[in-house]
Amino acid sequence: MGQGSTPSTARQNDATRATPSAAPSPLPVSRLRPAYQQVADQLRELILNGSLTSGHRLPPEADLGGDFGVSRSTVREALRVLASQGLVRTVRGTTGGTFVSHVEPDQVSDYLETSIGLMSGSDTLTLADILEAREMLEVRAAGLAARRREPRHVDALRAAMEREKHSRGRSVKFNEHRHFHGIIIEATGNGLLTVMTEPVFRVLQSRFLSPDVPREFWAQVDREHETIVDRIDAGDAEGAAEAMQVHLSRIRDAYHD
Amino acid sequence: MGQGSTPSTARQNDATRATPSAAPSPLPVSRLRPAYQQVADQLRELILNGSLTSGHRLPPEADLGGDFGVSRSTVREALRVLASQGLVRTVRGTTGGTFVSHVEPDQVSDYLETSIGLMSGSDTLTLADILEAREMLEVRAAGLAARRREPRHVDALRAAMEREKHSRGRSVKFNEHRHFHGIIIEATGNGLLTVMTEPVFRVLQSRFLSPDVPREFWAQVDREHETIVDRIDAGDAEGAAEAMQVHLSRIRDAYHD
DNA sequence: CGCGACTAAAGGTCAGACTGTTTGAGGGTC
DNA sequence: GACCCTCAAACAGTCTGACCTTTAGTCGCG
Repeated sequence: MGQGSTPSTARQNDATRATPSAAPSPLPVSRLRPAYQQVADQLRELILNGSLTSGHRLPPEADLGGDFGVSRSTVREALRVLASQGLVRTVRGTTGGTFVSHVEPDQVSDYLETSIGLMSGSDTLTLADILEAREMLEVRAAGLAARRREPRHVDALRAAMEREKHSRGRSVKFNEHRHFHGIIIEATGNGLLTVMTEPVFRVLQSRFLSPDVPREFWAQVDREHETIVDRIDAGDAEGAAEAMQVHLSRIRDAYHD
Repeated sequence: MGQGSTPSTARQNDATRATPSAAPSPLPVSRLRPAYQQVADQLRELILNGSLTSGHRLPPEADLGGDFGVSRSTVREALRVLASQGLVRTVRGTTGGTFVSHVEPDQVSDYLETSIGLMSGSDTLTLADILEAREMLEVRAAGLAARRREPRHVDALRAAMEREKHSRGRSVKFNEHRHFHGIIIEATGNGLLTVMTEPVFRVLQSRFLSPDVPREFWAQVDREHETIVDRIDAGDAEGAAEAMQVHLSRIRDAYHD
C-alpha cells in the first residue's frame, strides 16, 4: 500500500497537464505520479469495484502495455505492486498469466507482523500499546471461544498444554504457548480476529519476550492455561474471559524492551 | 506481502539445489523463486534485522544490480515490492535515491481496509465477523478513552457531534459519524488500536451501511453519542464502555449485506 | 548579490531480444 | 485405442542499453 492506496482518487488528470494554461496548482510541489503507479491504481480500482473478480485472468503483460500506452516494464512494475498487496498472482507457462487473486488471511497477518514490528522499532508504537491491544482482543476472544468452542478445540488446547508442560527447550515452549493462544483465537470462529491478533502476538513473542524468565514463572503459566481451558470447556464465557485477563496481566512482566 | 513475507524462512536454499544428489524435495512442483523476489527478500531481511535503519540510503539501482548480479529492471521490480509494503521510498533527482522508510500507520490502515474489504467480498469474512471485531475493539476503546481523555478530545467530540446533528446530506453525516468514532480511538492514545480499528470501521461504512436508514434512527444515534461523550468527559470508563456497547449493538441493524 | 543556465546524478520509461516454464497438440509406438 | 515422446506456442522472467525527467548544486553573467 502506501502510495496508491484505496481512498486516494482524483489524480488521473495528471496526464492532461500538457496545456501550459496557467493551472496554478495549489502547491503540489511534487510532479506527476509515475506511470507504474497510475497503472497499478487503475487496475486496483477495477479489482476493488468488482469489475475484475477473483480468478479473472488479465491480458498478457505486452497487451496490457498496449492498452495503457506504456511499455511492458512499466506494466510489470505495476503488477509487482499489486502482487505484493495480494491482489493478483502471476503464473508462468502457456496457461499462465496474471490472475486476480483472493486475499489470503495469512498474507495479511504476515504484512501486519512486519509492519507492527517495524513500528515498534521506531517509537510509533510502544510495548505498552501492543500489550494493551492484545489484552483487548484476547480477553474477549476467550469469552467468545467459550461460547462457541467445539470438542476439537478443547482437545487441541489440552494437547498443546500437555506438550507445553513437558517440553524443555525455550523455543519449544514458546511455540506451544503461541499455539495455545492461537487455538483460542481460532475457536472464536472469527477470521478477522485471527488476522489481527496473531501478528500482535507474534511480535510480542519475537521482539519483546524476555529471554530469562524463571522456571517457576512458566509453571504458573501452565496453571493459568489450565484454568482457561477448563472454563472454555465448560462454556463459561465470563469465567474464561476473566481467567484470560488474569493471565495476560500477569505475563506482562515477561515482556520488556 | 504474500510472497516473501517475514516469517517465511528456509527458502534461500532454492539456489543451492543444483546438485543432482537425490534431494527428494517433498513435492515442490514449482521452480526456483524469481530473482526479483529473492532480491526483495534479502533487502527486507536487512531492514527487519536492523542492518538498514530508517533514513538509510540504498545504493543506486544500477549499483544494487551489480551487487546482486542482476539487471536494473530486476532490482526495480524488487524495489516496487518493498515500496508497496512501505519499507522503502524512492525519490527522484540528483539527491534522490531509495531510502529505508519508517512504516506509516495510515499506510497500514489503507492496506487493511482494502484487504478486509476484499475478504468480505469473498466469503472469507462475514459481516458478523466484522461487526463483532468492531465491538471488541471499540467498547474497550471507549473505556480507555474515558480514562485518558484530554480536553482537546472532548472538545473535538462535541464539535463533531454538533456538526453531525446539524448536517443534512447523508455523506456528510457519514463522515462526521466516522470522525466521531475516530476521535474516540485516537483518545486512547494507542496507535495500534487506531491502525486496526479505523479500517474495520471504514469497511463497514463503505460496504455495508444501509442506504435507507430512517431519519429517526440517526436522531437516536445522536443521543447515544451524547451519552458516550458525557461519560468520557466525566472520566467514567465503565460507563463509557457500556454506552458504547449499547450504541454498537443497536446500530448493527444499520449494516447489512 | 541575485538570478538564470548548465550539469551531474538519480530514478522513470522505453524498445527489443532472449530465457525458462508450462501445457497442449501431433505423431509415433505398443 | 492407450500411452509416451517430441515439438511448438504462449506466457512470465530477465537482460541490455538507450533515452527522458526531475532535482539540486554550480558557475557565470548582469
